[in-house]
Amino acid sequence: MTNTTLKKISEILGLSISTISRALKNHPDISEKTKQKVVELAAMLDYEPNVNAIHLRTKKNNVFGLIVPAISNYFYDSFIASVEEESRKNNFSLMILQSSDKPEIELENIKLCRQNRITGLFACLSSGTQNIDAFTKLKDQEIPVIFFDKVPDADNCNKVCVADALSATLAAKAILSAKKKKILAIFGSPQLLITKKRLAAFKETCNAEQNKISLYTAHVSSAKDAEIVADEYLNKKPDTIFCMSDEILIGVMKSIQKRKMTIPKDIAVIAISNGFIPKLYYPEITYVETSGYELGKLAFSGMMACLGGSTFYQDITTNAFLVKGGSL
Amino acid sequence: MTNTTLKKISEILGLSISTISRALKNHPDISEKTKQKVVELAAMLDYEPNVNAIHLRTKKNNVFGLIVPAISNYFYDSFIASVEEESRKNNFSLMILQSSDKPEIELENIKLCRQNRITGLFACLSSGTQNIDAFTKLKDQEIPVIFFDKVPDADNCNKVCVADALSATLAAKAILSAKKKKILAIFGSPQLLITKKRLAAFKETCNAEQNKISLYTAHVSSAKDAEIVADEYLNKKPDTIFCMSDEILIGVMKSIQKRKMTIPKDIAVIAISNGFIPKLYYPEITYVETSGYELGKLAFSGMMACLGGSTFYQDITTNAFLVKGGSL
DNA sequence: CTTATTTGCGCAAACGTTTGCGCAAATGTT
DNA sequence: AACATTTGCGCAAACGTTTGCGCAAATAAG
Repeated sequence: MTNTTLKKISEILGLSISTISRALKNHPDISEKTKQKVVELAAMLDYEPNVNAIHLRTKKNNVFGLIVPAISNYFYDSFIASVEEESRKNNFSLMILQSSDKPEIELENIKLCRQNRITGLFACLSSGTQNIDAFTKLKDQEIPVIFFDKVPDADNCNKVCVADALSATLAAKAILSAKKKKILAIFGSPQLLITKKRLAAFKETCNAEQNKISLYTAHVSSAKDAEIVADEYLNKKPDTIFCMSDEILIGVMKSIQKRKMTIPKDIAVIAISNGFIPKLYYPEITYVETSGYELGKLAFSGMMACLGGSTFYQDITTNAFLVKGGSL
Repeated sequence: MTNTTLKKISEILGLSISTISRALKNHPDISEKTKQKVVELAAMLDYEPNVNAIHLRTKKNNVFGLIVPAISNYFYDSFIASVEEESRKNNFSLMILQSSDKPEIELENIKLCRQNRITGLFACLSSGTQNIDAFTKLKDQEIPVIFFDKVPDADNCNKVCVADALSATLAAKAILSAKKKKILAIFGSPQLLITKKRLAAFKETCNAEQNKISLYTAHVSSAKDAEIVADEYLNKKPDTIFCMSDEILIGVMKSIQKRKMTIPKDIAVIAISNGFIPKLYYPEITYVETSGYELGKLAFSGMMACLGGSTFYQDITTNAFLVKGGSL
């Protein structure tokens, strides 16, 4: 069975294509009688407009692109779910692509987006991305790009992030008010903006304490790395480990379990997280919550603002708050 | 800046649109000299073909639909990631939609798919779906539908599922060959098909051992429940705990950590899982892998088979295999 | 030097819509 | 009865491609 088109309906009814089109859109030029006939037949034939044709004709394509390092990820999946939900509610479709954290696949994905003439793009950079020209080019074609989570340094971008500085500050304050003195703080790749912000805020808060704190920092790029770093630094007997992300927390927890250390007696742990991973352990890990779901909402409203003609560049952050577990 | 089109290039070069089109596709009719000029200019202008136009013209739309109850889920997200990866590799795009487990949103999603003239659909039913007519209608239009995980009862469908019985059997065998004698086996809600299958297979395998095994079974419906059940049953000193799912494993592990028991010395643990959760602990938990990732591959190859003209209905299950951690 | 053949390109239709404009018939106004 | 307006619809172009066909110029064959 071939697809129903306006033409097909028009031939059956002996009317012109344009009449069918208008009838289905309830155009005032068409008589009620005709409208009714058309609508009835369309329903019977399961007519659905071909969005490809519409997009071609109207040059407006209600599709957003979304590029993420990995779909299967306890942070991004909630972000994606959130954006998908909003998109559907607002009559947009979503093309979700994963870069596998590789810049070359990222480029391929951008190409796909351009070929699809997407209306806007949500993008989270892969860790290796040095050059954002491909993204800039989209902007030059008036396709808004909303960066989220891992965003470029450049100023002329729309960025939504979880509260990077705030979350690190909150975590540091929690550590300080627990009277901890010897802290191992593990961060992600140093070139990422998110790392820079969290690192700076964390250090600043700790340093406000006038050198009563000894702070070791390390940078890792995987859970395995985090485990190795923890394995090593635990010999120096820190009283607290701060984990910038879930991935790092996972590695650290393995190291702690390996040594059969007791939390929080032998070592205190605190993380910045979405909330899922910290609740897997006993005692549950104290963390500063940064929600992917909320970030998605924020990104979407930023996108709508851009489409509405807002031209200023935004750098928004979600809220963050401490969730007490038993690990500090 | 407006988008580059074939027309634009043709005007600049003083050639016809068709020549540009053919030059870019390396058509033999076009001279090398012309091809080179065209390709160069196209690159300079960042030409990307408008897939909407191509789809309209060729009536072949390289887009798959994928409907899932929720993206943010540690099983579906890996399934999605897998299908996305395969799709990209095979030059298909993917439209991912979530039904939020509601039949009415499911219908909306199907409508969207039809409007997009998708080439094929991957679908996991929402729990409330009674009527699959909307899916059947797609099939009638020669759009293949591959159901996965939660599949309809009807025979005339393509279905791919994880290996429920096999996975439980493998887990039980692993326990037996480790010479364990006193097993606490925790399952999900008793009315679910997946629970019934796993329970039956597990029991059967254990019973083959002629009563040398003492087996306690319990049913729970959340991680918290699992934790409570484990808290209670651990007093009876089982030597092994079997967890039917990740959720159950999470609860059990909390209980074990709470008691500061050592795995595998004090207690052995084995689970059926996707693989993510078991690897969060030290030692890593031994599990039977029922991979969303692999299910995705299977679904994709099923889709390709359908597109290749295979008309028979399939009911396939993934393979399942033991992944040894250090917990048994 | 004719007559074939090949080479390199253009014309035009088609895919399924939307929409400005035009136009006849029906209706309304003096 | 003559004119003005409204009602209801159709024509045709456009969106950006692809592709069968045709055709002139260049080359090869006799």
